[in-house]
Amino acid sequence: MGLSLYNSLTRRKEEFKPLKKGKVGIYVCGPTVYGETHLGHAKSYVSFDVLIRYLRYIGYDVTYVQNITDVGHLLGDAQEGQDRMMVAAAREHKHPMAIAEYYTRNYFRDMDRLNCVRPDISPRATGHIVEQIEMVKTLLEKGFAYEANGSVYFDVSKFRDYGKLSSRNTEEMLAGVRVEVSQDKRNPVDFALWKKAEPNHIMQWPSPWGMGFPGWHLECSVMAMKYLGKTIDIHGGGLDNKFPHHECEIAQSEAANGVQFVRYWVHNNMVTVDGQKMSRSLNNFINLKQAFSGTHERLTRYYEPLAIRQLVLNSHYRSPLDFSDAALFGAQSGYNRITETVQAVRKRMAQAERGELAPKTGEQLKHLREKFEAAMNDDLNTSIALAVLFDLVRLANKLLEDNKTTMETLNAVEILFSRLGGDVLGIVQDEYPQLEHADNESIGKLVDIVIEQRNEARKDRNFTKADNLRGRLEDIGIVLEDKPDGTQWRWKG
RNA sequence: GGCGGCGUAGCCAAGUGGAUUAAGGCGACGGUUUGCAAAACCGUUAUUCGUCGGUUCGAAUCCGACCGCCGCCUCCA
Repeated sequence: MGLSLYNSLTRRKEEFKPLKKGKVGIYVCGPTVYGETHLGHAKSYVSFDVLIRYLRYIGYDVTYVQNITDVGHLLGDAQEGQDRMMVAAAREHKHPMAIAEYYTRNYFRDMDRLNCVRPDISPRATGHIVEQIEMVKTLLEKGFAYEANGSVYFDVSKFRDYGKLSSRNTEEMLAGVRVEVSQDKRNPVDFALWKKAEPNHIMQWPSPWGMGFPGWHLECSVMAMKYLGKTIDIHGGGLDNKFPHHECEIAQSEAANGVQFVRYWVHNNMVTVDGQKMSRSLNNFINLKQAFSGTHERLTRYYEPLAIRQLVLNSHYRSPLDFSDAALFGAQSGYNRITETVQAVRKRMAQAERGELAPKTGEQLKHLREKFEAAMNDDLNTSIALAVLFDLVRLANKLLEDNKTTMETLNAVEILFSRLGGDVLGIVQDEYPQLEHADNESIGKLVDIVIEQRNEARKDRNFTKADNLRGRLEDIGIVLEDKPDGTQWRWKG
């Protein structure tokens, strides 16, 4: 029983079978690089990251393409609306390409912190203007598009399957049209492939139809096709992009190529903050840097990137996820528990006695791995997968209570933590920074001096002094823990 | 207005016709351990799944109405 995925196109779970045996080509809609990354990005990209990681875990050779949208997309079909790249450029007094560059790097850095694997290819829309123009020409030649006043539109009436992804028909769409329709369109539902640029538009390119810029949907079709072929295995994106973006991608790609564009459409759900849509006007718009540092009035503390990642994995990718301080707090506590257990296992491995892997433990571990894989195979049920990891935590802690647990047994536990919690879920790290050296070596040495003093006091049964020292360290955020093998310290979580 | 989805304990969240005690995490409470803590381990914490009806031998799971929320229909992931 292999992986099955919910395919938005067929509206049911299907067993995943790639076009080419052993290989998977996947395209995920990337960010428009004009502003800070936020919690919505975290949910979206962590979800797809786990898909990529799991495909690799079960042995596929994955090519992961995720675009960077660095073309501002002025005026959609209406006569209003602003090009976000241009707005950001004006706001920051920079060239749009400087904005794109800055926020692209920023995006990668934040995704790195969330432990998302980088795409194999991160194509930029502006780097593929030539290919986009070629595709528009093809669509014109095949009669699926028409030119009007320097712009080119896709003629939706020529593509019968339009609406198959989002289950809409054109009559319904017409009824729902509320914005003023461009005069150039033959039909209100037609969409722009190429837009004529006004002279003051900063980002524009020469084309057979004059100076202009590509329509929004075009870049994804072109870049997916260029790097993954005319038919790709998986296309991922946010539910909000199902219509019109993905519907239009299908139309133009299948019209141009005459073959199916995407075999499995995977859409992830949206986030809310404190139960409401995240928006600047509600003052609940939290960007990742604010979450990582705790500098937002809705947050009582900072949250580690991997704790945020864990909260994302706590729910299913197709369910909406509500971020709240309480939910984040819970995720941070759970993350701490996993982290501490993993570290304890690794530490004990260095000193444990050699011997056989305990058969009973071996059986338990085998069972956990099977349960984990079954959950992931069922449309990536990370919620259950995470529950398995907590089962492993409990098992590991029990083994740690027994001094006779062998190194081989601990090693088997560690492997499961690393493969399932690390390789697949991305919340267990290969190495954790050593606290003693994290900030400043001197701090570690100072704390050691205090610990020494306190332990002398304890030996003298002067607990007032001992508790005083511990309390004062806690006041500055350092927690002492008396373990069987000595006193440990850590920063307060 | 049209289309789609959701509503499970104090909080987050699986499960979506019948084994099930309705996973797991957080929090809270009790116990073991500890000089006291912390951490860890053990136990308790939803006779009930938004509300009201219906279908069925049987529903959190299917149908209808209502209430609340979310998404798309306007280039937000």
